[in-house]
Amino acid sequence: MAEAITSREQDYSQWYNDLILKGGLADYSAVRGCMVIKPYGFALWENMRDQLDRMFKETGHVNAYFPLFIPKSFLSREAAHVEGFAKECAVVTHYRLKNDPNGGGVVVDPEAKLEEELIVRPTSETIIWNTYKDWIQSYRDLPILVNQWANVVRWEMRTRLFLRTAEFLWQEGHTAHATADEAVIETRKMLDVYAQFAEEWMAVPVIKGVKTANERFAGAVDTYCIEALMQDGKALQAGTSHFLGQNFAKAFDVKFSDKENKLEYVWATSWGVSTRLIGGLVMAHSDDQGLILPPKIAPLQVVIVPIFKNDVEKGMIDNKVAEIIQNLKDLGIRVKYDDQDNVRPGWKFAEYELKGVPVRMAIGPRDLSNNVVEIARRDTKQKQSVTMDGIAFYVQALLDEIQLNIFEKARRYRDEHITRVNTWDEFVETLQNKGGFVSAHWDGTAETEEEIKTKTKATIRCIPLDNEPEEGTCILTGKPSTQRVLFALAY
RNA sequence: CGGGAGGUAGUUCAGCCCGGUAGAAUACCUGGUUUGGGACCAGGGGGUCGCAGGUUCGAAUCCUGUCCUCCCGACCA
Repeated sequence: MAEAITSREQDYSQWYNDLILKGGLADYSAVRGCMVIKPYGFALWENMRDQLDRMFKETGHVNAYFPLFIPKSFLSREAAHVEGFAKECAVVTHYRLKNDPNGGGVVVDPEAKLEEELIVRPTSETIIWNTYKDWIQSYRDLPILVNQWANVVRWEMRTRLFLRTAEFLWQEGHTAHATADEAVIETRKMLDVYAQFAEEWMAVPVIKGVKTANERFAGAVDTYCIEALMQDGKALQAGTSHFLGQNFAKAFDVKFSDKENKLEYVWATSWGVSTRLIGGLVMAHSDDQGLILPPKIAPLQVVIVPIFKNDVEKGMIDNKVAEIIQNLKDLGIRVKYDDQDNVRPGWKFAEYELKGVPVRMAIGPRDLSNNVVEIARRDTKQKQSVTMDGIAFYVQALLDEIQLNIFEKARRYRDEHITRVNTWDEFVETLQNKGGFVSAHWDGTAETEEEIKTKTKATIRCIPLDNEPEEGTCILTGKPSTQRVLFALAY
């Protein structure tokens, strides 16, 4: 059992690392804080990316690409923005290497210093709004609904595979609008797209909400988010959508003529999700045997394992499997036939459980003579013999059922871990012993939020959008409050 | 960026304290027997001991520096 993974109970962090590494999603690299996304992990990301891309296009967006490098001066145009990112920017200062005169390989050529240093983008608002200035003159040029798929760099001190790496892949949507209303509608629309994607495709239930001033994106007027809950009771911000007001339009002087020929600043949004979603996906569903991937985005949906004693049996199984594979592929199901003969069936079973393949089919001589296959589902580990007649349709329905079951299980867990508390003692006790979201009254001040964070490490994850107004008193200060907010320990 | 731990075969690790030409298990290759939950027998290949200096007749082992990883903390998505 060289592949054994650490149990969640024993060490949750190590369990997570084991799943990523041994499940074949990613590896560490020679570069601090940067990871290698391996083919299996990248296939997962491609499935997520492709679906999100379809959803962006369905909502009227188009893709474009902006430079990796941003002139240093751009970043400082918007005061809050630079404040938010300054501490984690990688800076390009030179453009040439030369041979070390002392024979130590290559060194930076001091003659080749850049006139203006370039920042490796931590996000692209500045370069994009500098560009939009040239694209926008009148209300007829609006809205601009652009997305880009890109990598960004944030020089993190402490990194975790997928959850927080120095370089990561994401998409960033950047839209420009004639009115504040339209921009707010766009912000909310994309939040809905993210929520729908998380729940229907990743099977991760999320809470839609708005961030407090403390947690807001640097440069935004309002930051909306989807928050997910991991199995260790910690929350994970899975996506954000920002109403940027006119902050960037003013910083980059982007104005348009309205219908009355008056010059107005443009209204903006930006929104993004990243490879961090993969970390959330892993922690939301998986178990001590390995990954559990939702069928809709799993790189492989079905693996077929033959069981045979000799070439004759193998040949008979091959023939039957070829037929089944064709039927599955006709339904658009992603299937792999693992007929390696150097590992035995039991090894393969364990391997594909580790990799989270939703459905496994085993076919041996006994099955052939009985016209059945053994079907095992990853989410519940149930095994049963199923007739081969119409097997592809059976599998198709089973994949749907697994997708739903994974989501329902995660939703039950999430719902059981939203605790309403009314006193400070209950609040602390719940955070310590139960975890999850804690719904409590807060007096609305940044100072109180900060003090709660210092005392408990819990932050306000969001003010849920579907909040009911409710009179109450702040759990810390006892001051009046009009609604509950969700606190949690977070990634 | 601070505190702690670690880096030796593809992988997991022993060897280091007390310096003397590098080991186990597993994986891999060959042959055979096997195959319904991580097979067995026999033979075989594989490591500049993270990297760079230093001490020494001699360094995986001692010293210095450096890189990467994990855990905890501060910071952040």
